[in-house]
Amino acid sequence: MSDKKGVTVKKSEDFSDWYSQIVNKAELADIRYNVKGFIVFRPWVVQIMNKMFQLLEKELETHGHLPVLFPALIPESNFVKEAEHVQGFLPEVFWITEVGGSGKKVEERLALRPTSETAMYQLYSLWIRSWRDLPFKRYQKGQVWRYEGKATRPFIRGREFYWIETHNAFSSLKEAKKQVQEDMEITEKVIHKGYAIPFLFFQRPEHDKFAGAIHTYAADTLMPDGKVLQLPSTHLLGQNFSKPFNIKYTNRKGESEYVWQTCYGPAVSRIIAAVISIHGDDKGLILPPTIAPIQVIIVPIFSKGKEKSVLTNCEELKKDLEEEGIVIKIDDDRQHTPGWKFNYWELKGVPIRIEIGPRDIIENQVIVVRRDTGEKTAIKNNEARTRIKEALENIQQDQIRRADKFFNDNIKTVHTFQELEKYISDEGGIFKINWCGLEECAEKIKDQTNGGVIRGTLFGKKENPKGNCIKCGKTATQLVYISKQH
RNA sequence: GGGGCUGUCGGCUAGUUUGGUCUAGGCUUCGUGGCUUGGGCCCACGUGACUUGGGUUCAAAUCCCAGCAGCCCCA
Repeated sequence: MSDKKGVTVKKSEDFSDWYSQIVNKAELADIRYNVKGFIVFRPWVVQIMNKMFQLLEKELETHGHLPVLFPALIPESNFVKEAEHVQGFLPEVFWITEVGGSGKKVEERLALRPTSETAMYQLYSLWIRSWRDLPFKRYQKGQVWRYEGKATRPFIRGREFYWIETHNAFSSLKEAKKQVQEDMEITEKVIHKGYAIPFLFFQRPEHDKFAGAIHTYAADTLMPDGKVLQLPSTHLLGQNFSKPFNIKYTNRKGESEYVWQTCYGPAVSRIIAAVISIHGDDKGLILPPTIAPIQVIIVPIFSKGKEKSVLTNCEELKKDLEEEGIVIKIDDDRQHTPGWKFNYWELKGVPIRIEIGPRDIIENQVIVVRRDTGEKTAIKNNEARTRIKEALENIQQDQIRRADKFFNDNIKTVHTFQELEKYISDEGGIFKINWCGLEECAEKIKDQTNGGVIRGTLFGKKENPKGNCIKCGKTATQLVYISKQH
């Protein structure tokens, strides 16, 4: 009977089914909401996402971004101002066209924002007046809506997602480029070190840029099924938006100039999919301590007549650990057995479990169990405080290390198209290939590899192609990375 | 965008092939009471369902069509 509860498939054998079960059994989302692509986020995942948002927001504010909140609705006249942007996003827009119960049409169609450039920049043209206003860095946390095609998956791809978008204006292209670099550093600090999710930043090919950008740099991570998942992207917008939106400032010489812009968008509701998938195991989630809503769970082992002393010991330890800044909870529920609780909190991914029972009280110890390794240690009471704090740090570092290893082990160079075809469908992963740079060639590669998409060139490290395009055989102009994507 | 599969108590499912005995069964959850507590305890009682709309038929959970939703494969 016990094997019917919990997750019934192995992550390594059927990732897709495993993922669905985790989402359901760890009570992350309820997908029974009756609109396609829209899911209900349940408390545990909201608490995790809140932690993720906190880390991001803190880092953004440290780097001079200030929070704003813009309306969710964008009037059509704003939305259509930048030609490429409209073209790119139009197919995905939800429109509000009428109000009330009598079919009364709105005067102007309103878009539910798919991204907020065309909402915010309208006001940026009023707010930014002088060189003294620059750099101008804002961010907002909120939802956006995009009418995605057929395939929606909880957290991985929805028609509504929760993210942060930063929108920044500068007096020079150079400063804007520096911002792109800074976005990448923030991503490294928060997503890699904080969420323990590895990634690489790629400069997306011309045909795959953000609509309206000069360049798009996007971070890809690798999921356990060998397909990449796109995490944040940062876009160099240049003056593509400042011109149609008339965002001008007066420079030190008294001349009027258009600003240079960037934007950056980490989709937390999607990044959580990477956290679930990359760290989780056959027992459930494994949360990095930095984003775990509960870092340590104490399970008291009651036995008749000893309830009070057990609980007192639990509470003392809790108080000690709280002084160390650890988020800790005692599961003193009397309805469930300890075994039930072990399984429950493992499913939820709490990094450390502590068991305290009558035997431990006699021995002056507590039992500490690491979620990631399952390692079980008896620790003397007088060492508990420091050892548990250390253990949390070790878990964080080990999770980063394990995730990095999987990621790096699955990036390979291939030289022939046959190799690419074989590896990409057999085991998946990310492959380095020589490419001519032509979109039609990328299309062919995608068709013939069952969906291998060119992610772009690696950012920050010059990698020169050697030889010919893997597909057409013409001289290669770029060394690019390719993978199937979610 | 194309194709396939699926939809029964809150969850997992039996029943659908061969329409009738289904007054829809079980496990789990949930509620009440009792008993327990070192890896998903046990007992008793109780609540709870045929995805929606059409159609075929004397008769539909069961067959047909469409919608909605989920999953899978292909693009």
